[in-house]
Amino acid sequence: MKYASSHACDAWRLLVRFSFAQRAHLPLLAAELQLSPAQCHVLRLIEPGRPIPMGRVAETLACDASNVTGLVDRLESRGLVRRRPSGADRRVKVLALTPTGSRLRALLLDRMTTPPATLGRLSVREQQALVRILTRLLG
Amino acid sequence: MKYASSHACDAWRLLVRFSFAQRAHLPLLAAELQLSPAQCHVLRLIEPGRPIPMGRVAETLACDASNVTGLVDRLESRGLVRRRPSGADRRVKVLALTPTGSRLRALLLDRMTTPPATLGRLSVREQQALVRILTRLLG
DNA sequence: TATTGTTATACTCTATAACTATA
DNA sequence: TATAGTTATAGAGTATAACAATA
Repeated sequence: MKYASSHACDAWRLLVRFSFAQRAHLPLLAAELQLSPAQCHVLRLIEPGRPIPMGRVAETLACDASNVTGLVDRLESRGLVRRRPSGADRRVKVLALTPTGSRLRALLLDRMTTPPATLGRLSVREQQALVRILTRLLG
Repeated sequence: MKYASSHACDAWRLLVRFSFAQRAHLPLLAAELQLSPAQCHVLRLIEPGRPIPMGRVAETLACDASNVTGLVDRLESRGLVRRRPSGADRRVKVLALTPTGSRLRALLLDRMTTPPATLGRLSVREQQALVRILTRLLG
């Protein structure tokens, strides 16, 4: 026996379906900004003014650390990101955005999070409910 | 001025955030089944008993048609998928699952759509509301 | 002429294993 | 000894361009 309710299963299926539909958008959006999807993910993880250790990027992306080296190499050669030493542990390098990288990241996030017209199908009440529910779900 | 309400923006941002969080799960899930994420996407698109043209796969994945050739080559060499001629247009090849492929696909979809424990944070009422809203949104 | 799928090519992404430098 | 990041390597994903078969 499974413990999840049928409603939970239905909801999850819809969310997963949404993720897959969403996935197809990234390659096109990335190409417009001359980025690869993977580079978009890295750029997204580096918040302005909040340098992030390379290892943490690998962890969040669920990929091997050796990947991040190459991804950051390319972002750095384009002047979007900089490697900097971490204060505490001299083995750790943290990633920071350059001004150019910061602008590109803002553009990227803006385009990614601009709601599509289909959200207009929902009433304001439904939109509010969706926000409330997703906030609880994603905690 | 933007026409989307702030609620719509918030909702969309949460959905996108969910997609990114979800994205990190696929590589691990795929690896358990000896598949790559891209192969999972292809397998997912081939519904049992519903052969799909290769071109349609490329279109849905928003990738070049030449990619699908290689992806299908590997799936076919593993005995999961078969290329078959399309009845009408002799240029078109359609993809069908083998029995093995069909079983693997079922396993894949089952694991992908098994709701995580976090859905238990929501009440049954909220789960129902989420299903209703997402159904309208994705409809 | 236009379209479907393939091939050739080049680059990026990805994991594994071995390495360096720190801890 | 263990960990963070790099390098070398190999295989997979991806786009572009040129091609064969078909429409």
